[in-house]
Amino acid sequence: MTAPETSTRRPTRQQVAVAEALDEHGDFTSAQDLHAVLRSQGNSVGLATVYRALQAMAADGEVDVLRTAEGEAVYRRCSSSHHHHLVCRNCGRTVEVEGPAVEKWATRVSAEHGFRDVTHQMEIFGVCMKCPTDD
Amino acid sequence: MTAPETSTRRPTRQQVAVAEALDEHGDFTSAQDLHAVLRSQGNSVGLATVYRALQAMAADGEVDVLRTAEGEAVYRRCSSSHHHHLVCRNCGRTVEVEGPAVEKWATRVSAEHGFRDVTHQMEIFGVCMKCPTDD
DNA sequence: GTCATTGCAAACGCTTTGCATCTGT
DNA sequence: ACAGATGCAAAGCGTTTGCAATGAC
Repeated sequence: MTAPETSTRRPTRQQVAVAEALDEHGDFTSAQDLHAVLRSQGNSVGLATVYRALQAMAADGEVDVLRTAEGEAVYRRCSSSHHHHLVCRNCGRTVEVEGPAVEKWATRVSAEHGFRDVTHQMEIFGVCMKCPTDD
Repeated sequence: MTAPETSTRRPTRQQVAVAEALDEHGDFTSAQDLHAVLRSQGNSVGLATVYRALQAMAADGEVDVLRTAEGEAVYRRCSSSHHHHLVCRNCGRTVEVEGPAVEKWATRVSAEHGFRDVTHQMEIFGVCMKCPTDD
């Protein structure tokens, strides 16, 4: 057992707001995007607070974090349906794909190396069929 | 074939230096790291020039680019041996792993969606066996 | 009342860019 | 000589942090 329930501290309105905004979005979002959404909802929260709330949630293992190609950090609720992205590097089209094979492989190599409490991220970049062969 | 040979422009000493340093490193490196290496080799190249050279190579499709969890961009020669990383989020230890299963899965889903010329990135985060159960 | 959290703004690290200089052809 | 590449330093962007004010318990 890895005692994961340290999450019993989200007392403030702001942290609840961030958590719920993230929840509603459902997929990966950036801190700045969440900040803008909250502000437009009238539920104004400082940008720094959004970052801090997201960090706290990440530390608690409540959210996954990864970086976009542009260097922006994006966050997603852990319990969200887990899928990967297939991105066309020409037109930007994105397809969400699921991969039991990948999940299993990740679990296996983690176990082989004695790692526990693992998450993973994977993205595939290519050129989709609607884009011309000659760029 | 996708006519990839647009790479006929690397006339200057600095661009050659960056390309070779990247070549010698063989795995993902950051621009700043390359800059430090070049400087220590006496082959001083401006940091901005390193960035520009890497951008040019990426535009030509000669290198793959991705972002570390800390937001740093890392570059790798396309032809390099391809493996993934298993990262301990507690002590930072990194294990390089190879995964035929993942490669095949990536190829398959890409094909299923009509994508071509694909690359992928994957990283697994967990806690390694040398780190205490209770953080 | 006490202590953690907020918010603002300044600091920070990585990357990009403007501009004068230099290099290769 | 000219076009493009270089280097420096400043700007840019997302993120983090210091500190006084605020809010929760």
